[in-house]
Amino acid sequence: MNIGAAARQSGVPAKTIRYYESVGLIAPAERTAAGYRVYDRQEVETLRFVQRARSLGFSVEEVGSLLALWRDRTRSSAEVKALARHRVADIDRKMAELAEMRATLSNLMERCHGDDRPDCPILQGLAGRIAAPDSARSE
Amino acid sequence: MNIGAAARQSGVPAKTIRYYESVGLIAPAERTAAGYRVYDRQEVETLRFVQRARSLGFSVEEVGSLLALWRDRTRSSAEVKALARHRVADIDRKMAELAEMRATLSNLMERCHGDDRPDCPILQGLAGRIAAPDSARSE
DNA sequence: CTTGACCTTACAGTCACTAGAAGCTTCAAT
DNA sequence: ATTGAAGCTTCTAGTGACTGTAAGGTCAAG
Repeated sequence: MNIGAAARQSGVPAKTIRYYESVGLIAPAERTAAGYRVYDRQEVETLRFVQRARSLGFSVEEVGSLLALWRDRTRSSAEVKALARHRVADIDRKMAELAEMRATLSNLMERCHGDDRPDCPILQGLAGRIAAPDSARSE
Repeated sequence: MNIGAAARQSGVPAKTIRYYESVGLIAPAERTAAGYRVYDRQEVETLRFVQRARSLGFSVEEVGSLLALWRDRTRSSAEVKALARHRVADIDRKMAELAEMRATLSNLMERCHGDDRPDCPILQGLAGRIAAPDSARSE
Protein backbone atom coordinates (compact mmCIF):
# COMPACT_ATOMS: atom_id res chain seq x y z
CA MET A 1 0.00 0.00 0.00
CA ASN A 2 1.46 3.37 -0.94
CA ILE A 3 0.95 6.71 0.73
CA GLY A 4 -2.29 7.68 -1.01
CA ALA A 5 -4.07 4.51 0.04
CA ALA A 6 -2.70 4.84 3.58
CA ALA A 7 -4.00 8.40 3.62
CA ARG A 8 -7.49 7.31 2.54
CA GLN A 9 -7.61 4.49 5.06
CA SER A 10 -6.31 6.49 8.00
CA GLY A 11 -7.88 9.86 7.33
CA VAL A 12 -4.48 11.55 7.52
CA PRO A 13 -3.57 13.45 4.30
CA ALA A 14 -0.53 12.14 2.44
CA LYS A 15 1.23 15.46 2.92
CA THR A 16 0.64 15.23 6.63
CA ILE A 17 1.95 11.67 6.80
CA ARG A 18 5.19 12.84 5.21
CA TYR A 19 5.26 15.70 7.65
CA TYR A 20 4.79 13.35 10.62
CA GLU A 21 7.63 11.23 9.33
CA SER A 22 9.86 14.27 8.87
CA VAL A 23 9.38 15.43 12.45
CA GLY A 24 9.90 11.95 13.84
CA LEU A 25 6.37 11.32 15.08
CA ILE A 26 6.17 8.12 13.06
CA ALA A 27 8.96 5.85 11.89
CA PRO A 28 10.28 6.30 8.33
CA ALA A 29 8.30 4.08 5.98
CA GLU A 30 9.86 1.32 3.92
CA ARG A 31 10.42 2.21 0.27
CA THR A 32 9.91 0.44 -3.05
CA ALA A 33 12.78 0.27 -5.54
CA ALA A 34 11.40 3.48 -7.06
CA GLY A 35 11.42 5.25 -3.72
CA TYR A 36 7.68 5.11 -3.01
CA ARG A 37 6.72 4.79 0.65
CA VAL A 38 4.99 1.52 1.56
CA TYR A 39 2.55 1.02 4.43
CA ASP A 40 0.94 -2.01 6.03
CA ARG A 41 -2.18 -2.33 8.18
CA GLN A 42 -0.24 -1.85 11.40
CA GLU A 43 1.06 1.49 10.19
CA VAL A 44 -2.37 2.60 9.12
CA GLU A 45 -3.56 1.72 12.64
CA THR A 46 -0.86 3.94 14.06
CA LEU A 47 -1.88 6.75 11.75
CA ARG A 48 -5.47 6.42 12.91
CA PHE A 49 -4.34 6.54 16.53
CA VAL A 50 -2.44 9.72 15.77
CA GLN A 51 -5.45 11.16 13.99
CA ARG A 52 -7.77 10.54 16.95
CA ALA A 53 -5.33 11.91 19.47
CA ARG A 54 -4.78 15.04 17.39
CA SER A 55 -8.53 15.54 17.03
CA LEU A 56 -8.75 15.54 20.82
CA GLY A 57 -6.30 18.42 20.83
CA PHE A 58 -3.12 16.64 21.91
CA SER A 59 -0.08 18.36 20.44
CA VAL A 60 2.12 16.42 18.05
CA GLU A 61 4.65 16.08 20.84
CA GLU A 62 2.03 14.74 23.24
CA VAL A 63 0.88 12.31 20.59
CA GLY A 64 4.48 11.11 20.47
CA SER A 65 4.32 10.34 24.18
CA LEU A 66 0.95 8.64 23.80
CA LEU A 67 2.30 6.48 21.00
CA ALA A 68 5.25 5.45 23.14
CA LEU A 69 2.90 4.58 26.00
CA TRP A 70 0.63 2.72 23.63
CA ARG A 71 3.49 0.54 22.50
CA ASP A 72 4.83 0.03 25.99
CA ARG A 73 3.04 -2.97 27.45
CA THR A 74 4.50 -2.31 30.89
CA ARG A 75 3.52 1.34 31.32
CA SER A 76 1.13 2.33 34.07
CA SER A 77 -2.26 3.72 33.16
CA ALA A 78 -1.50 6.58 35.56
CA GLU A 79 0.95 8.09 33.06
CA VAL A 80 -1.65 8.12 30.34
CA LYS A 81 -4.28 9.53 32.64
CA ALA A 82 -1.94 12.34 33.65
CA LEU A 83 -1.52 13.38 30.02
CA ALA A 84 -5.28 13.32 29.56
CA ARG A 85 -5.76 15.38 32.70
CA HIS A 86 -3.41 18.04 31.38
CA ARG A 87 -5.33 18.12 28.15
CA VAL A 88 -8.63 18.57 29.99
CA ALA A 89 -7.13 21.35 32.09
CA ASP A 90 -5.96 23.06 28.88
CA ILE A 91 -9.41 22.74 27.41
CA ASP A 92 -10.98 24.20 30.53
CA ARG A 93 -8.63 27.16 30.43
CA LYS A 94 -9.40 27.82 26.80
CA MET A 95 -13.12 27.50 27.32
CA ALA A 96 -13.03 29.95 30.21
CA GLU A 97 -11.09 32.40 28.07
CA LEU A 98 -13.56 32.08 25.24
CA ALA A 99 -16.49 32.45 27.59
CA GLU A 100 -15.06 35.69 28.90
CA MET A 101 -14.47 37.05 25.42
CA ARG A 102 -17.97 36.10 24.47
CA ALA A 103 -19.52 37.78 27.49
CA THR A 104 -17.68 41.02 26.83
CA LEU A 105 -18.58 41.00 23.16
CA SER A 106 -22.24 40.17 23.77
CA ASN A 107 -22.50 42.91 26.30
CA LEU A 108 -21.05 45.42 23.87
CA MET A 109 -23.26 44.14 21.06
CA GLU A 110 -26.44 44.45 23.07
CA ARG A 111 -25.86 48.15 23.45
CA CYS A 112 -25.09 48.67 19.77
CA HIS A 113 -28.04 49.65 17.59
CA GLY A 114 -26.54 48.04 14.51
CA ASP A 115 -28.14 50.52 12.14
CA ASP A 116 -27.04 53.44 9.96
CA ARG A 117 -26.15 55.64 12.89
CA PRO A 118 -22.44 56.02 13.51
CA ASP A 119 -22.75 55.85 17.28
CA CYS A 120 -21.30 52.49 18.35
CA PRO A 121 -20.68 51.25 21.89
CA ILE A 122 -18.57 48.39 20.56
CA LEU A 123 -15.92 50.77 19.27
CA GLN A 124 -16.25 52.89 22.37
CA GLY A 125 -15.66 49.79 24.45
CA LEU A 126 -12.56 48.87 22.45
CA ALA A 127 -11.31 52.42 22.81
CA GLY A 128 -11.61 52.03 26.56
CA ARG A 129 -14.36 54.56 27.10
CA ILE A 130 -16.75 51.96 28.46
CA ALA A 131 -15.64 49.71 31.26
CA ALA A 132 -15.74 46.06 30.26
CA PRO A 133 -18.33 44.20 32.29
CA ASP A 134 -16.58 42.54 35.18
CA SER A 135 -18.21 39.69 37.07
CA ALA A 136 -16.66 40.98 40.31
CA ARG A 137 -18.21 44.40 39.92
CA SER A 138 -21.97 44.67 40.34
CA GLU A 139 -23.70 45.59 37.08
CA MET B 1 8.10 59.03 23.83
CA ASN B 2 10.03 56.16 22.33
CA ILE B 3 8.93 52.61 21.76
CA GLY B 4 9.68 51.26 25.24
CA ALA B 5 7.51 53.86 26.94
CA ALA B 6 4.75 53.36 24.38
CA ALA B 7 4.94 49.63 25.06
CA ARG B 8 4.62 50.13 28.82
CA GLN B 9 1.73 52.55 28.44
CA SER B 10 -0.22 50.50 25.91
CA GLY B 11 0.50 47.00 27.12
CA VAL B 12 1.75 46.00 23.67
CA PRO B 13 5.36 44.71 23.69
CA ALA B 14 7.86 46.80 21.72
CA LYS B 15 8.55 43.87 19.44
CA THR B 16 4.88 43.53 18.73
CA ILE B 17 4.52 47.23 17.97
CA ARG B 18 7.27 46.93 15.36
CA TYR B 19 5.54 43.84 14.02
CA TYR B 20 2.20 45.67 13.74
CA GLU B 21 3.95 48.44 11.88
CA SER B 22 5.66 45.97 9.55
CA VAL B 23 2.39 44.32 8.58
CA GLY B 24 0.63 47.63 8.09
CA LEU B 25 -1.79 47.43 11.00
CA ILE B 26 -0.55 50.73 12.35
CA ALA B 27 1.05 53.63 10.48
CA PRO B 28 4.86 53.87 10.47
CA ALA B 29 5.98 55.96 13.43
CA GLU B 30 7.89 59.21 13.11
CA ARG B 31 11.62 58.90 13.74
CA THR B 32 14.22 60.92 15.60
CA ALA B 33 17.42 61.91 13.84
CA ALA B 34 18.99 58.73 15.21
CA GLY B 35 16.20 56.60 13.79
CA TYR B 36 14.31 55.92 17.02
CA ARG B 37 10.56 55.60 16.70
CA VAL B 38 8.55 58.34 18.43
CA TYR B 39 4.99 57.99 19.75
CA ASP B 40 2.43 60.42 21.11
CA ARG B 41 -0.64 59.90 23.27
CA GLN B 42 -2.91 59.39 20.27
CA GLU B 43 -0.75 56.55 19.03
CA VAL B 44 -0.68 54.94 22.44
CA GLU B 45 -4.48 55.13 22.41
CA THR B 46 -4.53 53.32 19.10
CA LEU B 47 -2.21 50.68 20.47
CA ARG B 48 -4.52 50.17 23.43
CA PHE B 49 -7.48 49.82 21.07
CA VAL B 50 -5.57 47.18 19.14
CA GLN B 51 -4.66 45.42 22.34
CA ARG B 52 -8.25 45.22 23.53
CA ALA B 53 -9.55 44.06 20.18
CA ARG B 54 -6.86 41.36 19.97
CA SER B 55 -7.66 40.20 23.49
CA LEU B 56 -11.26 39.70 22.37
CA GLY B 57 -9.96 37.38 19.70
CA PHE B 58 -10.25 39.58 16.61
CA SER B 59 -7.57 38.68 14.08
CA VAL B 60 -5.00 41.29 13.15
CA GLU B 61 -6.83 41.77 9.88
CA GLU B 62 -10.15 42.27 11.66
CA VAL B 63 -8.52 44.74 14.00
CA GLY B 64 -7.44 46.62 10.88
CA SER B 65 -11.09 46.88 9.83
CA LEU B 66 -12.14 47.92 13.31
CA LEU B 67 -9.48 50.64 13.37
CA ALA B 68 -10.69 51.95 10.03
CA LEU B 69 -14.27 51.99 11.30
CA TRP B 70 -13.17 53.64 14.52
CA ARG B 71 -11.56 56.45 12.58
CA ASP B 72 -14.44 56.82 10.17
CA ARG B 73 -16.94 59.19 11.74
CA THR B 74 -19.52 58.39 9.06
CA ARG B 75 -19.53 54.60 9.33
CA SER B 76 -22.69 52.80 10.39
CA SER B 77 -22.72 50.87 13.63
CA ALA B 78 -24.18 47.96 11.66
CA GLU B 79 -20.78 47.26 10.08
CA VAL B 80 -19.12 47.05 13.45
CA LYS B 81 -21.86 44.88 14.85
CA ALA B 82 -21.51 42.49 11.92
CA LEU B 83 -17.81 42.02 12.68
CA ALA B 84 -18.63 41.38 16.32
CA ARG B 85 -21.31 38.87 15.34
CA HIS B 86 -18.83 36.93 13.26
CA ARG B 87 -16.46 36.90 16.19
CA VAL B 88 -19.15 35.53 18.51
CA ALA B 89 -20.06 32.86 15.98
CA ASP B 90 -16.38 31.84 15.82
CA ILE B 91 -16.22 31.66 19.57
CA ASP B 92 -19.33 29.51 19.70
CA ARG B 93 -17.89 27.12 17.14
CA LYS B 94 -14.65 26.81 19.05
CA MET B 95 -16.40 26.31 22.35
CA ALA B 96 -18.55 23.54 20.90
CA GLU B 97 -15.45 21.84 19.54
CA LEU B 98 -13.70 22.08 22.88
CA ALA B 99 -16.77 20.81 24.71
CA GLU B 100 -16.85 17.76 22.49
CA MET B 101 -13.17 17.04 23.03
CA ARG B 102 -13.64 17.43 26.72
CA ALA B 103 -16.61 15.08 26.84
CA THR B 104 -14.75 12.37 24.97
CA LEU B 105 -11.66 12.74 27.13
CA SER B 106 -13.59 12.76 30.39
CA ASN B 107 -15.47 9.69 29.37
CA LEU B 108 -12.25 7.87 28.59
CA MET B 109 -10.64 9.10 31.79
CA GLU B 110 -13.48 7.90 33.97
CA ARG B 111 -12.90 4.38 32.83
CA CYS B 112 -9.15 4.52 33.41
CA HIS B 113 -7.92 3.34 36.80
CA GLY B 114 -4.92 5.64 36.72
CA ASP B 115 -2.77 3.30 38.75
CA ASP B 116 0.18 0.95 38.17
CA ARG B 117 -1.79 -1.43 36.01
CA PRO B 118 -1.03 -1.23 32.30
CA ASP B 119 -4.65 -1.62 31.24
CA CYS B 120 -5.82 1.77 29.94
CA PRO B 121 -9.13 2.57 28.25
CA ILE B 122 -7.76 5.94 27.14
CA LEU B 123 -5.22 4.31 24.84
CA GLN B 124 -7.79 1.75 23.78
CA GLY B 125 -10.13 4.57 22.86
CA LEU B 126 -7.45 6.33 20.83
CA ALA B 127 -6.67 3.06 19.12
CA GLY B 128 -10.32 2.84 18.09
CA ARG B 129 -11.22 -0.22 20.09
CA ILE B 130 -13.76 1.67 22.16
CA ALA B 131 -16.47 3.64 20.42
CA ALA B 132 -16.33 7.31 21.29
CA PRO B 133 -19.48 8.35 23.14
CA ASP B 134 -21.85 9.81 20.62
CA SER B 135 -24.75 11.99 21.71
CA ALA B 136 -26.88 10.65 18.86
CA ARG B 137 -26.44 7.06 19.92
CA SER B 138 -28.15 5.91 23.11
CA GLU B 139 -25.64 5.21 25.86
C1' DC C 1 35.05 57.93 28.70
C1' DT C 2 32.81 54.14 30.01
C1' DT C 3 28.84 51.67 31.51
C1' DG C 4 24.34 50.10 30.88
C1' DA C 5 19.82 50.78 29.32
C1' DC C 6 17.57 51.41 25.25
C1' DC C 7 17.12 51.51 20.43
C1' DT C 8 17.89 49.69 15.38
C1' DT C 9 17.59 45.91 11.62
C1' DA C 10 17.52 41.32 9.99
C1' DC C 11 16.98 36.64 10.31
C1' DA C 12 15.45 32.26 12.57
C1' DG C 13 12.15 29.75 15.20
C1' DT C 14 7.46 28.53 16.86
C1' DC C 15 3.15 25.08 15.58
C1' DA C 16 1.11 22.05 12.45
C1' DC C 17 0.50 21.90 8.56
C1' DT C 18 -0.58 23.31 3.34
C1' DA C 19 0.48 24.93 -1.42
C1' DG C 20 3.14 24.77 -5.33
C1' DA C 21 6.85 23.55 -8.48
C1' DA C 22 9.58 20.36 -11.07
C1' DG C 23 10.33 16.00 -12.08
C1' DC C 24 9.93 10.60 -11.67
C1' DT C 25 6.80 6.13 -11.77
C1' DT C 26 2.99 3.35 -12.69
C1' DC C 27 -0.83 1.72 -15.03
C1' DA C 28 -4.56 1.47 -18.22
C1' DA C 29 -6.09 2.52 -22.71
C1' DT C 30 -5.13 3.19 -27.40
C1' DA D 1 4.68 0.87 -28.16
C1' DT D 2 3.01 5.12 -26.81
C1' DT D 3 0.46 8.32 -24.58
C1' DG D 4 -1.86 10.47 -20.79
C1' DA D 5 -3.40 10.72 -16.26
C1' DA D 6 -2.85 9.89 -11.70
C1' DG D 7 0.23 9.24 -8.21
C1' DC D 8 4.63 9.56 -6.21
C1' DT D 9 9.23 12.09 -4.97
C1' DT D 10 11.83 16.27 -2.90
C1' DC D 11 12.25 21.02 -1.95
C1' DT D 12 10.92 25.61 -0.87
C1' DA D 13 7.88 28.89 0.86
C1' DG D 14 3.69 30.52 3.04
C1' DT D 15 0.21 30.63 6.94
C1' DG D 16 -0.77 33.71 11.89
C1' DA D 17 0.99 36.30 15.22
C1' DC D 18 4.31 36.79 17.21
C1' DT D 19 9.03 35.81 19.96
C1' DG D 20 14.10 35.07 20.32
C1' DT D 21 18.63 36.21 19.15
C1' DA D 22 22.56 38.52 17.10
C1' DA D 23 25.13 42.41 15.93
C1' DG D 24 25.35 46.85 16.23
C1' DG D 25 24.06 52.20 17.04
C1' DT D 26 22.45 55.95 20.71
C1' DC D 27 21.93 58.32 24.95
C1' DA D 28 22.24 59.95 29.79
C1' DA D 29 24.64 59.47 34.05
C1' DG D 30 28.76 59.08 36.74
